[in-house]
Amino acid sequence: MSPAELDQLTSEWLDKLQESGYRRTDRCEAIVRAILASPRAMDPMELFDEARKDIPRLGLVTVYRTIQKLADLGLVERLHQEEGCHRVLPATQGHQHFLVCSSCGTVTYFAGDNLAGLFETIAAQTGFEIQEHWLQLFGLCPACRPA
Amino acid sequence: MSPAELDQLTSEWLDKLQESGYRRTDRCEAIVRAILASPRAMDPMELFDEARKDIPRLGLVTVYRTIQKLADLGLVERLHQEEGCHRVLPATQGHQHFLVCSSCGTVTYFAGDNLAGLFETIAAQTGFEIQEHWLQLFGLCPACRPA
DNA sequence: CCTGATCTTGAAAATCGTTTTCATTTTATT
DNA sequence: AATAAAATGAAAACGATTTTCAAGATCAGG
Ligand SMILES: [Mn+2]
Ligand SMILES: [Mn+2]
Ligand SMILES: [Zn+2]
Ligand SMILES: [Zn+2]
Repeated sequence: MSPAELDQLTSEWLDKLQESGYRRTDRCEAIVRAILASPRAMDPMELFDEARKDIPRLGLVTVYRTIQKLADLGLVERLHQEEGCHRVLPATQGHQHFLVCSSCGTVTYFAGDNLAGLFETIAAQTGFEIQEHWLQLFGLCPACRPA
Repeated sequence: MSPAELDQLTSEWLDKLQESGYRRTDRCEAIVRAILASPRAMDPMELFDEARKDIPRLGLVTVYRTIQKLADLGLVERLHQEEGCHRVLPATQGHQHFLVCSSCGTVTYFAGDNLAGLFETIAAQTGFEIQEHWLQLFGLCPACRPA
């Protein structure tokens, strides 16, 4: 993403926050930019370190509070991890899922999983009414693949 | 599962623990039985409460330590949840995934997801080498479905 | 059976990530 | 500028999990 695109997207997110009654602040801008600028899912402490480069007096609490606001608006999602579920990513668009590099943590999005048939089979077998599914892939990104 | 089957399975798990150098104790047996007896994924505190019916002097630490041993041996897996990943279940057999009732928490297992084609497509599109996948379904179990 | 080596246990304290509290500052509206 | 509402940071509180440590249980060998 180019610097101009990053500014653009950051500004759009701040607009959406503002439309929802939140205020436009330098801290929020720094945190949003840190989320959007990273190809990796970042945890609160990593976002804190990143955003403090812009706002040295930032508090870690503000990172947590901002993540919560962004999650409430559906702008970010939390990445499910083996150890915990604390990393933050720009939300998937429509019916997408995450593909995570198990070496460097880079995340990309994908679509096209067609599980409708599976759901019907399972519903018939188990009597469950299927409501939701989580699908998350792990692998090696191009940069981390052995040559 | 009948009481006899439960005893049988519990004993098998204790055997496996013992074969791996762990010792056979009453605490461990109570915790293993609690895991196997429940149709739901239980968190450490729930297992604690359940196992204390057998062993009133049990400590919560022992529950954590036993879960860790069972996970090391591959006998249990942790269920991925929105809030955290702390619930424990007998491990899936072969290529299976979890189907969780979003109302009562009952968990069943399923197989038959065929994602190989999807993985090839995604590998081609993204350059990732796919290694692993998590698939978890949520729905309403027969008992929780509206009539 | 004893006995020692090793593993297990529970209580208490420590740790770690996250949330709450509260007084102060900042933002948005008049 | 004056005001009301929201945002902030420091500190304290919190809850789940882990570590420490001294005492107790299990197990293999004699
Ligand atoms: Mn899907
Ligand atoms: Mn699968
Ligand atoms: Zn990578
Ligand atoms: Zn149910």
